[in-house]
Amino acid sequence: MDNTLNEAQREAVETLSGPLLVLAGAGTGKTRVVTYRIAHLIQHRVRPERILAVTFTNKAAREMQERAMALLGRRKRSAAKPEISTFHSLCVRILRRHIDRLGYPRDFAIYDRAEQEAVARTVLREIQAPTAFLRPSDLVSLISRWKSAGLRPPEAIAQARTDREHLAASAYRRYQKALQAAGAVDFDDLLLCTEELFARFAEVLQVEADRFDHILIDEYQDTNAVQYRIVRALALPHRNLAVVGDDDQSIYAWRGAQVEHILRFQQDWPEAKVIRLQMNYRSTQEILRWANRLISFNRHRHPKELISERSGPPPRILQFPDEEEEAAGVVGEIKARLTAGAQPKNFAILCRTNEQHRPFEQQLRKAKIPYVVVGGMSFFDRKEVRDLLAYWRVLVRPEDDQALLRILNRPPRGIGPATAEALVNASIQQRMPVWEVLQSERRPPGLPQAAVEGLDQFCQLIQEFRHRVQQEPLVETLRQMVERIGYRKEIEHTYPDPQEQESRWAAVEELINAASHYAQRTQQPNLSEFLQELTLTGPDQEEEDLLGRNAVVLMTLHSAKGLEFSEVYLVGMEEGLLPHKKSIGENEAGIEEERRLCYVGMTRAKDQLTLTLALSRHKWGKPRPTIPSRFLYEAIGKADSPNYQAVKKGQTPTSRPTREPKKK
DNA sequence: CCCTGCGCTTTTTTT
DNA sequence: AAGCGCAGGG
Repeated sequence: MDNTLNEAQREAVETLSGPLLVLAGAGTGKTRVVTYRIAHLIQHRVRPERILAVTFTNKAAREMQERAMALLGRRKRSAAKPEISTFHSLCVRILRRHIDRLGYPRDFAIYDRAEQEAVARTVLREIQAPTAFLRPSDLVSLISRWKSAGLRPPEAIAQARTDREHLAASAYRRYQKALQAAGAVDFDDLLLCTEELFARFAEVLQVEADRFDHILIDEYQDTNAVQYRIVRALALPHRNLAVVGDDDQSIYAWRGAQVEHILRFQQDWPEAKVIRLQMNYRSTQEILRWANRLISFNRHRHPKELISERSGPPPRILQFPDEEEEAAGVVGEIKARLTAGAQPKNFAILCRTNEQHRPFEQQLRKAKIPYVVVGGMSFFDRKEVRDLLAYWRVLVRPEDDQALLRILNRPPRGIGPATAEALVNASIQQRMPVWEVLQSERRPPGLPQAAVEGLDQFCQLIQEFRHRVQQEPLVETLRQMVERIGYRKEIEHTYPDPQEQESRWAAVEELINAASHYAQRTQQPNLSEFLQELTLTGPDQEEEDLLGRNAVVLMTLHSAKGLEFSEVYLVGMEEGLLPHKKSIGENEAGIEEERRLCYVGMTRAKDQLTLTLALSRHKWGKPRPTIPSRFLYEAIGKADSPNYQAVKKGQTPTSRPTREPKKK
């Protein structure tokens, strides 16, 4: 197998022990090295289950699993498999074994962003914070920032400077209490709790660290402080830690990722072997010329130039009057290429924000071109999905107030806002979960008759299915519960449009399907594990859909990391969008991250790269003139033009960045 | 309690 | 443009 690797790659694959740092540019075969290395280790008598590989997304994990097994051939494919997963999935598995030591139940719920915001909203209401001063979403962002830096409420309170930060820090403390009372953790807690377990309980760390002899980490540049400490703790006993990354592709600083980890690696692991990969096998030299030129404007980086042996057409810049025309233009081109025999899966449309998707989706649908939208979390944003998940979470743990309050009166059963508030007050007063004060013997007095009946009905429903879900087959029970709730009728009632009813109901069925997939591949299916898995990985229908289908891919630059396409359209190349408005400002670090984002987008292209911009773009219903992105000038080598200085100041340039200067 | 309609605010990326 | 909170009538 090794003759398909170049010399540097082979060295990275075949170094069997000790710390290893692979600094690898875009398209130089990073992931390939990790995959081959896993196969190589197994061939050299490392037991598969003693290998841990950490990837950035679940999709990457699945692909790596498949490819590594394929490399081994039939002979070596045994029942034992290496553990390949994301940090978050890894931590869930660890927590399921030990989290009770931290005072959480083993069947804890995992709250996603929307649930975090709901908790934040109630916390802010409790401390009577003016919503204009600190919105729930702001609070969640702040908490997440603190958590990914490893700060707990006391530390956050200690380091708060402004009034806003003080308020947020004390809200953080209450937020954490609320989560714990509900038996829930958020995404950041998964990491934080794991780290705490390791730090406080030596025997837990020992048990977990003993499971592996080799650890590999892909996309190491996006590791945050907490993740790093977890890895370090796991790898210290054997020191067989191989990390692979590229400082130019660090695009998650806002989530706590620190490029410094990759620079500090050699200090923490002094005997580490360092290997550099610079030969790019993905893109043509013409594409790399633009990408190299662009990224050279970043000052905080290891200087390096990617080299390619392939040649192709030069990248292009296309302009359109507005975002509708931009979408129509790009889709029109793709359509023409398809007619000429190209495959839909060769094309990707990459944008900075999710909101840019819409016009492209419309045009693709109109042109009858198959497409998939990756990411956007649209599945969990659906009301019906959230409702059902809340029902199921209540079955697992009725103490989950957040979930309980969501479904208490959905579909309507006579329990209005007044009743709900009375229940919440009673629960605060009696220091009990809402579920407890729902029981007839503890209910607050004076509730309307309709509400009392509704509550009785609700309690009976939950109790019955709580029992049944433990005794009877999982999927059938869940299906019957949906039936019993009358959810289909609720959908038909809420949405008059039959087509919409259809698509809403389809989401419900997808959820049931996900449960049946889960039940099939698991020996002892259990609802809490299913829910934990689902919130981390999404329904696995995605797998067949996105990987298997021959479709144009529409996604954000962040989701595009690690992927490649023959032809890439990088759309919305405008100031305010890329670089994004939020990062333009006082510090250069923000701009540098946006530049890396642009670089990641460009280097996804194998054969043809097209950058597009709209001269005017609608914002909140009104058209607004735009300014071409400074990155266009940098990429084509026109950063000496006065127009470049102008766009950096937010002024309209006198001419557009359309051509590359002649070579000397 | 339930439903409808009006006005107000909204500004990134994701496991 | 769209989603949310709120007021007012059934």
